[in-house]
This record gives sequence, structure tokens and C-alpha cells, in this order.
Amino acid sequence: MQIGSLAEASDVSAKTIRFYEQRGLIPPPPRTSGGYRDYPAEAIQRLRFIRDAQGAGMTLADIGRILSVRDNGQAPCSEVSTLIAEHLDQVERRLTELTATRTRLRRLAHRAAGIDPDACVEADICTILVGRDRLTVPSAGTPGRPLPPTTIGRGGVEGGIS
Amino acid sequence: MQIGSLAEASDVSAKTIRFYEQRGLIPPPPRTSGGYRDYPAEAIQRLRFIRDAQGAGMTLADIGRILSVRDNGQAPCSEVSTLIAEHLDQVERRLTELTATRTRLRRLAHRAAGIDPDACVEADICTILVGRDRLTVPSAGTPGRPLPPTTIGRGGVEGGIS
DNA sequence: GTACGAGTTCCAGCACACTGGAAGGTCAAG
DNA sequence: CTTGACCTTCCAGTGTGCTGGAACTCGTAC
Repeated sequence: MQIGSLAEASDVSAKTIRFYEQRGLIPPPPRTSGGYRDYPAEAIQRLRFIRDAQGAGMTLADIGRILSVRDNGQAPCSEVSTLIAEHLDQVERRLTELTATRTRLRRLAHRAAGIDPDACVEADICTILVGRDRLTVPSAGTPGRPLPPTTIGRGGVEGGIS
Repeated sequence: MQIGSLAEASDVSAKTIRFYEQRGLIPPPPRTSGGYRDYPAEAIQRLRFIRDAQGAGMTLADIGRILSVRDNGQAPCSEVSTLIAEHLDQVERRLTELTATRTRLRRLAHRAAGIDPDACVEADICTILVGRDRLTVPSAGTPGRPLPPTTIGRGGVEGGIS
């Protein structure tokens, strides 16, 4: 199976597949006499797994760790469980943050609705954003991993294999 | 006021201040005879505004637009209102996505808790992540702007001015 | 005069997951 | 033999907001 067919079958662009190979996420397949990559059918499964794991919010680095455990013949259950728990944790924290941001934005929108632009000209820069109740910034306690934006299907894949 | 004092007063590192200047967010201040930047007190306000706007989820590009409207002597109220509305929208959508992700992760965590690793060895790659009920990926309809991770206070600022 | 902190410029890199494009090779059909 | 789809490698760029470091100057204290 050539890379193009695999791309179509797995809904992952050929470029991305090569990129994954380079990152060690999928093993280098054998080549045809002409130098073309020749994938076994299992490659589809592997790519699907990668997509699923990304859907669970994991980075390629996480996924690479899981896959290498698996490639060593062990069941990666405990690693996977740990990663899931970690991500759940991050998602929870992010949700908390985002909810706070939403509250802040709603307050701002409300304030903006009742503003007189002429009065505003006198003010500092913007009376909407710099109000009396200063908007304190979350200031992210432990940086940790910033939690990928979960923008998976954007751009490349939907656009087609090219 | 030198850049160091401004950094301290505004809680924005000197490096970052120069970076903002280079990005056009703060006007190049006059220089001392020795070539040092010499800031007026208003610079503190401006930096605070930038931080506040970031806290509302705006990118530096957004903030730059607001500031340039302001610098032209107009009240940026309508621009600001529009931006706020846009961000609110994005935050809402992101919250929906994240909530879905959380649900997915919870299901995964639950599944992981009742897995037999030995059974898993036989399976494809990981029975937790690749289950019968395939985890469909959000597939982000309109990409739009990915909504900055709102990780404002990480690393640089808390660490100090350096 | 010399040490030191704080300033200057400029270039590079991080993290993340790709994507674009150039320049060329392979293979089947016509 | 040529066309064209498909493949190859490699390098560079995207976006976001900085941060690090090198190499140098300024200003003040001792």
C-alpha cells in the first residue's frame, strides 16, 4: 500500500504520515524497488490510534511514548491510564479558567453596552477594558503542559490528501 | 524612568517591553544621552492595559489594533465591543468543546479502571483508547483563530524581571 | 581605573503539529 | 516517447508570545 492510499484510508495526509514517521510514531515501512514506501494494512490501525489519542487531548510525544511501550510488547495500560488522568486534570483546570474568562468577558460586554464613547475619549485608553474593578489575570500556577488547543481537524486533513 | 523600573512597576519584564515596542504596542520612548530608553509614567498604564486585554483573551494583534485606534485620538469603544463579543463567542465554543473532551476522558478513565492488561496484549494497540465506541474527534468546523491558551502569567513574569 | 549592575542590539530558539514548495525520480497509460 | 499522477528528499515557514544569550556600552561607586 502506497502512502497515498494509506492517506486516503486513514484520513491523514501523506505529508503528515511522513512527518509521523520522522517523529518515530510509525515505523519506517519497507520500500519498493523504486524507493516508494510500502505500508502493511496495520498502518491504518496505527494512524487511527494516533488520531484517537489526539482526540483525547494527547500530544504526539505522549502518543509516541504509548506506542513505544506497545512496540516493546508490553500492554501500555498503566501509562495510558496515567496519561488520561493527567489530561483529565488539565482539562478540568482549563475549564475552570475558561469559565472565569467567560464571566469576565460577559461583564465586559455588559459594561461595553452602556458606555458613552465621548466620555471615553477623556479616559486613559479604554474604560471598558480598564475599569474600576481590575481584571485580575489567572496567572497560571504550575505551568505544566499548556494543553494543546484540540484543534485537530483543522486545515490539513479536511482539505484532502493533496 | 528606565526600562527596569518600568518593568518592576508594570510587572512586565524588560525583555517583554522591548518586544512590545518592536511589535508596535508601545511607542518608542525618547532616549537619554547614553541611549537608554526613558519612559513617561503613562507607559505603566499602557502596559497594564495590555495585560488586562490579554486577560480578556485578546492577542497582541487585537490589542495593537485597539491601541492604534486610540492613538489616532478616537475612542476604540466599538472595536473593543466587537472584539469582546468575538472572544466571548470563541470562549463559549471552546467551553463546549472542552466539556465534550472532559466527558470523553471521563469515559476513558472509567474504562481504563476496569481493564485487564493481559487481555490487552492481544488487542490492537490499546483497548482503552481504541474501543468499540470510537471516539469521534470534534473536527473543528470553522478554524478561525485558535484562541490563545490564556497562559499569561507563566514563566517570565512570575519569575521576576531578571 | 576598575568592577558591577543595568542598559543596548541582534539573532536564535521554544512549543506544537503540521504545511508549502522546490527539485527531482518512478510508473503506468496512451 | 511523452504526459501526468504519484512518489522521493530536504528546507523553511506558520502562529503566538515571549525567552536566552552573546557582545557591547553606560553610569556610578569605590
